[in-house]
Amino acid sequence: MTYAWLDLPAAKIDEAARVMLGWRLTANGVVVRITEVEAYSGLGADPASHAHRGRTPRNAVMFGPAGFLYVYQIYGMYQCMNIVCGEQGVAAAVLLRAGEVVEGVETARGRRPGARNDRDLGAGPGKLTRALGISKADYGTSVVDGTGPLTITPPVGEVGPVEAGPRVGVTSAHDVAWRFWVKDDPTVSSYRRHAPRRQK
DNA sequence: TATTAGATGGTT
DNA sequence: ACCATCTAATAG
Repeated sequence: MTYAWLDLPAAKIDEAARVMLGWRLTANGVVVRITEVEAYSGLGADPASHAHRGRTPRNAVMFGPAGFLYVYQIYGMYQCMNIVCGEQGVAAAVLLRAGEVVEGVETARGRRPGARNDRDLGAGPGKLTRALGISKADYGTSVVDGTGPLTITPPVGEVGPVEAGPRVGVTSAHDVAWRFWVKDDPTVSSYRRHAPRRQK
């Protein structure tokens, strides 16, 4: 199998993210079609990257070869997942932000009891990670060689039009449109805190 | 539908 | 003291 995004250099991390839309993630009995992603370059020009300040125990996997999983905990209670991209030694990665559950809906519902409907099962990075049953225990596993719980496979059919915009939740680098999503897809996360909130 | 605050813990 | 977030509660 060829992975269009796997061999792209970190300098093209935005393209890697864009072409990852429509791919399918299989993990722990659930299959998800990716509908929203964000690129993080790690080239030093991206202050929003977790690797911007250099290598630490948390971000170490991002400095390795492409195709591995970077999982981190956020706000104390949620986890988000990235797929490492770019050449070895450069910490580029793509954050998986949302997807549509296409198989294993019952299993996903069981993991996401708070979901209001099936569109909401994976409509956000924390939600998606939870629906797939991925946790920090899966940090550093491969998504391309079948040895880990997460496997990624090419799109089925047409992906459809793609839109781009600023990344969500980052307080810097609002100038780059490195968030990509499938146009008009109902499973794209509705979270839109682009502008800083007013102070009390 | 839109907006807001609270939860909660690793990382720097 | 931050956060690549989510949910429940509130107001309209």
